[in-house]
Amino acid sequence: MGRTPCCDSTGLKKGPWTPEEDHKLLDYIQKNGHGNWRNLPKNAGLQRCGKSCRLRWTNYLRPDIKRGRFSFEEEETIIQLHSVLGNKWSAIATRLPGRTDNEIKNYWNTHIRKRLLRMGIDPVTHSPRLDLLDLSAILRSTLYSSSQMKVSSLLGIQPLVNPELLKLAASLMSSERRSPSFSPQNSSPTIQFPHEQQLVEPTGSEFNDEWLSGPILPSCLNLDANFELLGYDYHGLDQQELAPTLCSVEGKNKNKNLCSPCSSSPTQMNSNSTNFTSAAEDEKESYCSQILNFELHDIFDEAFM
DNA sequence: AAACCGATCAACCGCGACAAT
DNA sequence: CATTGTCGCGGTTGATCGGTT
Repeated sequence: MGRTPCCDSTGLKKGPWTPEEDHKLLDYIQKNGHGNWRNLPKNAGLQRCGKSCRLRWTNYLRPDIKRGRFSFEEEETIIQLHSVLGNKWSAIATRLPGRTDNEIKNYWNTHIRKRLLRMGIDPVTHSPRLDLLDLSAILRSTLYSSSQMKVSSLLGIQPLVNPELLKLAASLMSSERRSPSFSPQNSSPTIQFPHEQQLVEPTGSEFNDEWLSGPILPSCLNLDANFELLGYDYHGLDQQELAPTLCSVEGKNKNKNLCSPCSSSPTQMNSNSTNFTSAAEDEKESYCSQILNFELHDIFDEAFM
C-alpha cells in the first residue's frame, strides 16, 4: 500500500484558511467540481495540499452544511447511533443531514461524552459504570447485612453482581469496619485499598477523565455483560431531561424499564426542536445521575436484604 | 488590567482501504 | 500479484475565546 506524503512539500501553506483561499476553493469547485483533490490546489491557484482542500470543503465550505448548535433530536440520534456504530463518525454523519463527521466527533468529545461520564455511563459501551455509582452505599449495605446475608439471595442475583465483587466488597468493608474512623452514617467514606491507594467518593464536580479511566476497580467489576442500555429516555416537556433506560439482560423482556421511571418511548420529548442551554444540560445531568444512583441502589439493597 | 485556565473547534496527521497500473 | 496513487476516516493538536482569579 503506497502512501504519499501530502503536505510536506515546501511552499504549501498550512493552518487556518483565509477568506481569499476559501473564495478560490469555493469558486473552483462550483465551476469544475472537485474531481481529483491532488490536482485541485494547482488548478485552483491555491498553495495548499489536496488533503487540506478536501477537508476545508467537506467540513466548512460545502453549501449543505448546517451551522449552529445541535438540536435535541440530533443529539439523541448521535447517542443512539454511537451506541450501535461506535466511533464511526462518518457513518453517523450520513444519518445527520448537514452535519460533518468532524463536527459530530467534536460535539461528542466536548459535550456528550462528558455528560455521559458525569452521569456514570461509559461513553464507549453506553453501559453504567459501577465504579462511578455509589459504591460506598453498596459496600455499606454489604457490611450491614453480611452477618445475615442470605446466600441463596446472592446466588439469585449472580447474573447481576459478580461474586468476585461481593467478595471484594465484603473484604473491603470488613477491613474498613475495623477502622476507628468508620461510620455507617458517613456519607463520604474513604476506601483504603491494600496498596494504599485511596478512593474518595467523588462529588459530581470532582469527576474528570483521569478519575474515570483510571485503574480504580479490579476487572471483576464488570457490569457490561449484565446490563445493557436500551436507550435514553427524554421526558418532561419543560426540562427536557435525559435518562438512560437500563435493564438486566436476563430480565429484559420481563421488566423492560427496570431502572427507568421514564416513559417507555425513547423519543418522547418536546416536539419543538430545541437547543440545549447550559442550565438545562446541568439540570438534565443532575436529574439523570440521581436516577441512576437511586435505581441501582434499589437493586443492590434488594439483593442484600 | 493581566495572567491563568478550561472549553471549543478548525485543521492536521497517520493510517487503512481500495482502485489503478 | 506487487506496487503506486488517492481518498477518506479517526485521533490528536493547537489557536482562539470567554470566564475566573
